[in-house]
Amino acid sequence: MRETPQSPEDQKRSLVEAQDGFIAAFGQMGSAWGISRTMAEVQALLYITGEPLCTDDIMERLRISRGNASMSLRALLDWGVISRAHKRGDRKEYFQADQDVWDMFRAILRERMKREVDPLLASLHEIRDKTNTELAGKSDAGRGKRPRDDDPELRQKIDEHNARLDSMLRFFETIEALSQKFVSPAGRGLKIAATLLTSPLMAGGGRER
Amino acid sequence: MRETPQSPEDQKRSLVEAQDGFIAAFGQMGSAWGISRTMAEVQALLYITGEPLCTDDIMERLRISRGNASMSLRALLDWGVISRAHKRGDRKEYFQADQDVWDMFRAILRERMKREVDPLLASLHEIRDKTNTELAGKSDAGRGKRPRDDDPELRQKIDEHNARLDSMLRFFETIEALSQKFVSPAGRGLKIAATLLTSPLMAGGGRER
DNA sequence: GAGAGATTTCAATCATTTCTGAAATAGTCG
DNA sequence: CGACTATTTCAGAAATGATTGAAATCTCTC
Repeated sequence: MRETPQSPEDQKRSLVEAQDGFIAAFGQMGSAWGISRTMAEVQALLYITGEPLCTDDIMERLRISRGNASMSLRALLDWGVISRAHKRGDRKEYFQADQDVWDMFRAILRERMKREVDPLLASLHEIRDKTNTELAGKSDAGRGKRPRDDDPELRQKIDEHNARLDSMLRFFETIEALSQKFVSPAGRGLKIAATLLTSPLMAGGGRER
Repeated sequence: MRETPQSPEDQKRSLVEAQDGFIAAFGQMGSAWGISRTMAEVQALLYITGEPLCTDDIMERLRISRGNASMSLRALLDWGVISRAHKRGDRKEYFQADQDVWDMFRAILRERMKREVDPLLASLHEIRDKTNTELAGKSDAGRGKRPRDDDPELRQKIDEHNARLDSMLRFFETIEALSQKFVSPAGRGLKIAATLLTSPLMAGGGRER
């Protein structure tokens, strides 16, 4: 691997290339996770440059329209992963990304739980309540006083259905509780837990093949 | 809440309704996570009915085309969350979902890591290598023998860039390692870890507000 | 409070993903 | 084999989601 001295111009170009690569990779990833590509790219750009940029900077660098830039920035603000900034003597608004990667993903986790898992959990509970009240009392206390079960086979199907629903419910409740642990307190939670879990101390828990 | 005795017909109807609700909720969720709605619905249907269904059952119940059903089933097989089954004296293929919720999500986690995080990690490494070789040696050993740095400001930008890239890299490597832990050994991993983490023993680690 | 940006909104357009249906292929049985 | 059934494929249709651009709205400043 030879030393290849570079002129500042070359260095500059390489830096921009690296940034573009990062932005592209991040955008790719984002779109696989149900986030619009552009939104992910804006986030990536703000993160990797590290400095506050205004709408026009972003439009230019990412070649997107003003409307698109505005909406993406708004969405990122809602997610809590970027913040506003101002430069004195400049009427424009600038935006900067949270520079702590763990904070950033904690925010994302929190929002996604709130937007996707919580509603699912609500639906599951609702469904469970309905089938529970209307269909069965599981192996409930008031047993024996249920109106004559004229179809034991149906009864069993219903019980099994409820059991499956319950498994799913318990799963998501655990996930919910876990993510609370990671997300809630000031900053540590997630990073510490992750580091602990992957540390040598845990090595006995999950030996790879 | 009054006891409302129901005829078997009503019970049957309620069961089907509950199944439909579950399927809808699951499909919704799926589509928010970059999985096609139909694919998630097929999985939900197979899970909640618990019994092996053939392509025609699925087409009818979900009102989708044969082609769509075929492709979704194929994808689910690839993901490893459903399996084939056969009924004697019947030439059709039947499909059934893994009935263990934790196994199911372990499979999903494994696939998603493989398909989305691994490539991202590869890109990040590639980008890092490039900027590293071409641009800087960080605060590397061979300091002082670098060709005269004619632009210290640029030099600093590049170093910061590399630092940010490294943070991101370390983050995803930790996530990768974590998910390995959860995913790799036979069955325990994830469930145990989750249960441990949410157990009272951990209560000190993440007090909620 | 009028003028000059800056920002947001939104109907129309464009792009991407998903779905269909029919044709092609594979598989089974006598 | 040949008839028949089940399954896969894939080009186009339909649905969904993202993006644009220009008009409307907001926010300063003087």
